[in-house]
Amino acid sequence: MITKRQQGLLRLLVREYIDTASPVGSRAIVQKFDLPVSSATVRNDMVELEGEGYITRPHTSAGAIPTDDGYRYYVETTAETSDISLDFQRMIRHQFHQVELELDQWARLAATVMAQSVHTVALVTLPRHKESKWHRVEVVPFDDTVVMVICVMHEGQVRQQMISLQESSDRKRIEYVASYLNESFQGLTRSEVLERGKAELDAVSVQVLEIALEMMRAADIADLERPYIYGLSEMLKQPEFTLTDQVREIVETLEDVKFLPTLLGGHSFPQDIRILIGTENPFDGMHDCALILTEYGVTSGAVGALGILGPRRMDYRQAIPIIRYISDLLTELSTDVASRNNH
Amino acid sequence: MITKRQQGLLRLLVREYIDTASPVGSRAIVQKFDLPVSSATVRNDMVELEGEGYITRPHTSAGAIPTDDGYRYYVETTAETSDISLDFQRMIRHQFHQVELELDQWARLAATVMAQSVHTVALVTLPRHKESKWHRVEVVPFDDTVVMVICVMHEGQVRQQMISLQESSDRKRIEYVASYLNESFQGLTRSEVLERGKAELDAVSVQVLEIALEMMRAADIADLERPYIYGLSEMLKQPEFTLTDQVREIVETLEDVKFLPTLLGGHSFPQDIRILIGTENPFDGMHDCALILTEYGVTSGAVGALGILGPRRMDYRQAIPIIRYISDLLTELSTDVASRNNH
DNA sequence: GTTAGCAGTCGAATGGGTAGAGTGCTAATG
DNA sequence: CATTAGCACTCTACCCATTCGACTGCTAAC
Repeated sequence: MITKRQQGLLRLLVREYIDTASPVGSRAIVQKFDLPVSSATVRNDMVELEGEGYITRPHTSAGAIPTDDGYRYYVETTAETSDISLDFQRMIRHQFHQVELELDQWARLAATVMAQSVHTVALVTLPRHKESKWHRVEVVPFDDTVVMVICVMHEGQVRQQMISLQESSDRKRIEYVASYLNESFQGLTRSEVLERGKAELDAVSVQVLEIALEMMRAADIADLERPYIYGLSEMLKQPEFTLTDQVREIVETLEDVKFLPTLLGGHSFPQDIRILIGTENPFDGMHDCALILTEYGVTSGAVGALGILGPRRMDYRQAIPIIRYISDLLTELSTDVASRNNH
Repeated sequence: MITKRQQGLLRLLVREYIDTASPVGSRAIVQKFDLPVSSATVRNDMVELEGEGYITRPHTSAGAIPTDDGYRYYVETTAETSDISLDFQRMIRHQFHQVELELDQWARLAATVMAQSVHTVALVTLPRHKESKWHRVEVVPFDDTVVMVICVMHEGQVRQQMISLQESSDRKRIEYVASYLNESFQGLTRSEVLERGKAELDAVSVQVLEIALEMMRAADIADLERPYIYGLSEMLKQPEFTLTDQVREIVETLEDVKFLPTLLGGHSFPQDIRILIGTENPFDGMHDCALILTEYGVTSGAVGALGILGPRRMDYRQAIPIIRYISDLLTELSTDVASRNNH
């Protein structure tokens, strides 16, 4: 157990290291913060903090740097309760009202705002629905056997795929298949369609239906594979990233299509913010990074993800309230539109 | 004018530098390639080549490295006529036949194949049509004033956007507007629709029509802003990229939404390969890079872009035939589907 | 035109020496 | 007993000089 004073010291220490990016010595911290104790006392406390695993030293006669546990303590006691200024909030909100009523643009804007204000990589995925509803399937014929199936979900997502029909059909029949499927299934979720069964359908309809169902399923996860990623150049400004190997591994992980699905899959953390510091990140290449994740748009049914990826030494006191604010803002904006449905 | 022997020497020199990434000395090159002349002769020739601007030296007593002009000479005399092995061609083709009949997947595969075989960044955009044809507009109402307009082009592109109607309309009227517009304009290009005029339309129809036309226009350029980019981590393996500033500028340029549109806009180079070496690239951050650009799918009407971005010292003899092969392959694959239209 | 030979140049690598920041310990203090 | 002053010790970062080696550039001979 560490004393109250040691806790305060730990917080100061992490903060100072975040500011300066170099190991923090006992004398330096006393001077900088006008502590009412001597550097010797601080040294003693630091021994204690090191014993408890909150800080470590790059070498015997150097200052302290926080461990993952140290950062975590800092995040939980200081950063999570911090907030950004009202002016900043207004500025962000203003930017969002400037652009068109389009999720696409909001997502891009969210990414740039986060990346630029925290100097990190920002990730934004478009909202996807847990259970999209069938709105319309369009079948565009190319010839008797090849058609493009376009599936429009009620929530506005669109998926398209080219398929070869097992059985050749003329344009008329194709049109009939599409309108028949639309009449039968409009407004239903994927599971409802499955329930309804497909006993009475002919071969072509079954094939189109299966593609459509697959697309409905895919629509609920696929966007994760291609999030808006912005700010790599911002992050490379940080002093810790001079070692190219490290950078390469980070980029490699970001390029991995399984990256976000792994982090978000299974887990659901509505309204919550998840923070992965250092080795808490399941991807090895990111053990020197911290990742802040959250979701948005929960109340409107569609869920998108936000992420901030930076050095472990990132400015949590800025990053956490910003991601929270952006998440709330995007939720609000998308709910604004969705809620008009009900009146 | 440089002699035949000097030309051969230049080619060897560039090749050796591409292999080793370090300045090439006169003795080294004689030994490595068993030249029938002495190193002194090579030295004399090198003085000549330096005078003509093909090579330069990092410092007085160092070996030679190619200038942009040197690389260009190499590219034009050696690399452009080189080819990849039949086995390699077969392997690539096999991979493309493995994945589904979907452009999306082909584009991603093309990017990974290029990035991994040349250790560079690869860029792939989906094909866009010079003049898309109207297929169908869907209007999904959210309430009396907010609707989502989904525009499906005949070529299979899909664009969507949320708009607020200036005049409130019930669901029935909206449906009528959509079906009326579809009947009037199906199959027409944007310019044909404009010709047809909109005199007889009501306010809501005009608004939807304008959005649809805007989307048709946007569909012809927008994909350029979000190409598949893959292989940054591959490129970072190259020894020249230890300087982080340089890397940062490259990443910054890649993240610029204007990057590809600037390079491709205006210019059209059907069937051709454009190579930008060093300062030939209009973006300052890429003066230490080489960029190979080409288009694909020209014969089918839709045009996509391919790019390979690597260090100036990239393996042109591999990169050029690969990008050419992939371009041909994608053209062939997309034409395969499109040509069935005609029979 | 080509070559051997050699002096001269420059960068990279090496090693010692030092300054400075910071610790860890001990003994004194309230 | 927690706190402090004092001091010896440790370790890195930095500077500087030296060396080593690769390569050029020149000259004179072939």
